[in-house]
Amino acid sequence: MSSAINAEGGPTTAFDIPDYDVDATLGCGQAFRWEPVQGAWEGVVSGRWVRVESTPAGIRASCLGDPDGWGWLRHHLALDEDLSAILGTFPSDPPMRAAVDACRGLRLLRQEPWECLASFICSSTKQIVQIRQIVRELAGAFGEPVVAPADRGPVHAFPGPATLASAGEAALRACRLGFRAPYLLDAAERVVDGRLDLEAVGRMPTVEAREALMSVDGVGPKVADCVLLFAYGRQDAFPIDVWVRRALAELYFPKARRLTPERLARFSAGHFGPYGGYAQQYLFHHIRLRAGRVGPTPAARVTPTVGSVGGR
DNA sequence: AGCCAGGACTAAT
DNA sequence: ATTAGTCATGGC
Repeated sequence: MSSAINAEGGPTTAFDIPDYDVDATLGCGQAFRWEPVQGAWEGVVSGRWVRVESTPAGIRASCLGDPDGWGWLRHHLALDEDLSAILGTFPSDPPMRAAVDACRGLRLLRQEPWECLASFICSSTKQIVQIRQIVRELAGAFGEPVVAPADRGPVHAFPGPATLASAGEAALRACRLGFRAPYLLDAAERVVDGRLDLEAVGRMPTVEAREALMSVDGVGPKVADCVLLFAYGRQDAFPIDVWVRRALAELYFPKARRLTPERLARFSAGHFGPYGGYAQQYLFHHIRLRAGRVGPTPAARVTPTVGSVGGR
């Protein structure tokens, strides 16, 4: 790791790390506030504006103000994670190998629980571009200002539960939440009054943690699994959304007529191993890449070549 | 124009 | 224990 000063006058550092695909990690739909800007990604982590980009040797990062040793960013990006050890636990069936070949270097982030929970409450029956829009509007309307380069326009942190709890349903609906507005409000109120203790959830066994999260109105199995996986490091949690369900059905149950959610959950828990959630994210990103739903830039995107999976 | 989106809830069998 | 209808909004 070396240090320097960046163009904006803030500190810069370099992380020497192999096997880290910044684009896949920040663009795979596990988090919604990272924006691609001129070949880099910019976001807000631990209340700081930060810019992250890929280099031949690893990652270069810059922020503004005192980086305080960069531990917050190392932790968020999961730089200490032994990725090859995790990939080694994946089943070696053809679909899984294809997914790993397509996006090796994708890491699971360690997100802040509240932001992750709130974001995925907003996610139900929404496309990722719309979720990003909703979260952006929530931050802009209710989040604390964050110091950022002047030409970026105002940048805000994601608003805390107390702020959202007092915002009122109408103000939330104005951020395009639709029927999810009362759900987000319920979550915020529960956190504020202590019915949901997000720190305590982190200490619970996964099954109990999942139940605690699902006590929130609007949080079902899928959203709870996303929060367990993306914020609490429960890497066996296996969110099954429409994409993953289609992929599992077509890749592993090609001639089953009817697949209940319970059956898919049971199969996934057994088949993908102790890092099943990690494997899930590789599958998810892979099929979306193939479907053209994520990719270099919209202009550079080739006509979606839809295989047997993930198309429409 | 119509179908679908990183779902979950409710009411009816 | 399963199933259908409903919810709000916007991309393609």
